[in-house]
Amino acid sequence: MSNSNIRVRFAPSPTGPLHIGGVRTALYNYLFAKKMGGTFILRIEDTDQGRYVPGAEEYIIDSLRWCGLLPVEGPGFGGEYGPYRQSERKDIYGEYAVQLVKNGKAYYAFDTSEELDAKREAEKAKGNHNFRYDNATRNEMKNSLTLSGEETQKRLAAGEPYTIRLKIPVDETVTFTDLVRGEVSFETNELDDKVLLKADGMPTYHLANIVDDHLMKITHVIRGEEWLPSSAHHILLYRAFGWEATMPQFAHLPLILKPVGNGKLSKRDGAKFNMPVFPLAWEAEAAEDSFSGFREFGFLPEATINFLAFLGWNPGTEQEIFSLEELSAAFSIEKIGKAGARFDYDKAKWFNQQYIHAADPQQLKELVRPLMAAKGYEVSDEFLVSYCELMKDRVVLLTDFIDEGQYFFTGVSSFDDQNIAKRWSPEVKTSFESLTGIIEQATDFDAASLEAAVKSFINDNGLKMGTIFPLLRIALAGTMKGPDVFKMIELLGKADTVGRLQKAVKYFDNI
RNA sequence: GGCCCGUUCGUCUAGGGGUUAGGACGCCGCCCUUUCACGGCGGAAACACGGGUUCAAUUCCCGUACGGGCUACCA
Repeated sequence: MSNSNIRVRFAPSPTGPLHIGGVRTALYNYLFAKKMGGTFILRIEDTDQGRYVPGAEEYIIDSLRWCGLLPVEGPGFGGEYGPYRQSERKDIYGEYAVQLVKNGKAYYAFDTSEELDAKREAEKAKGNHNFRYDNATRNEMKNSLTLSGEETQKRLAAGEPYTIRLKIPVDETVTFTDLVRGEVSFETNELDDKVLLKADGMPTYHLANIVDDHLMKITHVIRGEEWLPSSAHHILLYRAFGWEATMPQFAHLPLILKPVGNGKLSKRDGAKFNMPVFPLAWEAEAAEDSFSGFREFGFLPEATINFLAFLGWNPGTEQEIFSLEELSAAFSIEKIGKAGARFDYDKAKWFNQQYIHAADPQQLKELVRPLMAAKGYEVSDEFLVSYCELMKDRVVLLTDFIDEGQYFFTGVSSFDDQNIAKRWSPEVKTSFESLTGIIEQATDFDAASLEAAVKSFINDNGLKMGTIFPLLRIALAGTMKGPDVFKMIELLGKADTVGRLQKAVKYFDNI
């Protein structure tokens, strides 16, 4: 499958639906792997038992599948480095944590969450807002550094709850080169002694991540910017394990920001701006926790991917429409931007429009068919293909195929009264009825022949196109908008067309 | 508050010591047209600010402002 040693992973936490920023992270990992001939891996980081949400893992995989970003290795995908679900690797982490303690790189801590919370509150009351469990404060805490070896062993033997914390060195500067940001530095005196192993025996993200990335031979860690501050801890962990030589390279992605206002894009913004912020719909008990997705809004996966790819990256050329394959070929980490990117829903729609315009009507038919079925509209494949051909230039979302041409399937439900009143008169009515007759008697029922027949009728009777055409259109569609009138007539067929015209005349008379 | 990261049109961005600062979305106008679209053409619209460095800075450096992230036994 791969012809290089490049291995990247997308490592989401199954705590709910995968938001669109997560999809972009997956995309960049995927593109980088493809570009380099490497391997794209999915790893499920379910070490927080409290936040685990059933169905979330399935949702993640469904989303990746919809986007066309399937991993080569991962839960359900096989691979030599499994299991790929961290909850199934629980036993591994404890041993590594203990190894660190033995090497003096980590220590047992007996302070409970409650005690630490109380400590923070107490410090805050004294005006110290940044209490940290770190190399300055750990000597005041209950841990294997302050307790005698005997006491520590006694507590462990007694089954007293404990965590294992990373012993951050004093007075060092941790510097590394981020592939997106360049050189980044942190002072170890500013770093806290992160918990590596929790009291429930589960590892924290920090431990599990480093151990798994090492064991799975990950070469590049491409993740969101929210991880930048803890990267120093991760570097220190690689050093503590003696794995620095094979440490992966880091690339921290800029975040996706709200369309307006401050902060990063949140699930709330979907409802607020009537736009999707998840790839697929997510059903939860509470309505406010249920969401529609890009798919349900009528986006093509290719367009969604194309849009996402350009949120924080661009190829440096003026080409904007890229297939997944083209993106893979053009992708490079150096072209990733550093600043956060605002989510631009108009641009997302534009991408989708471009893909619909370029799509084959046969293909559109397949995509529109389920939407039709949901509405209870039943038409033949042939009709639907022609309809898609007719409408695709005036559609932005797949759902517009339903909304914009509803009258094709349901008949006209409301007429544009204002425009009827402007043109309708007894004289026009007479002409209109004659015109209906001409259409009824037409032998060649194709758009070109119909147009010729109607135009010669208009000319022969000294009528105005500007009067007849709009009325014809409104009679058939109810609105002034829509595709070519004669193509509409051809698609509707003689019986339907004549029926609509007769019905319209009655209605027009009553305006 | 502390730490880290960032800052080119409203938005996504290209560019980079000397450019008429380019493209796209959106917006406006014109053309095409039986309508709406599509398409074509054109327009308004940006280097956050202050100091350096330099013959020259939007581009390099330092500050400031602003924005973002992190600051849990969550990821």
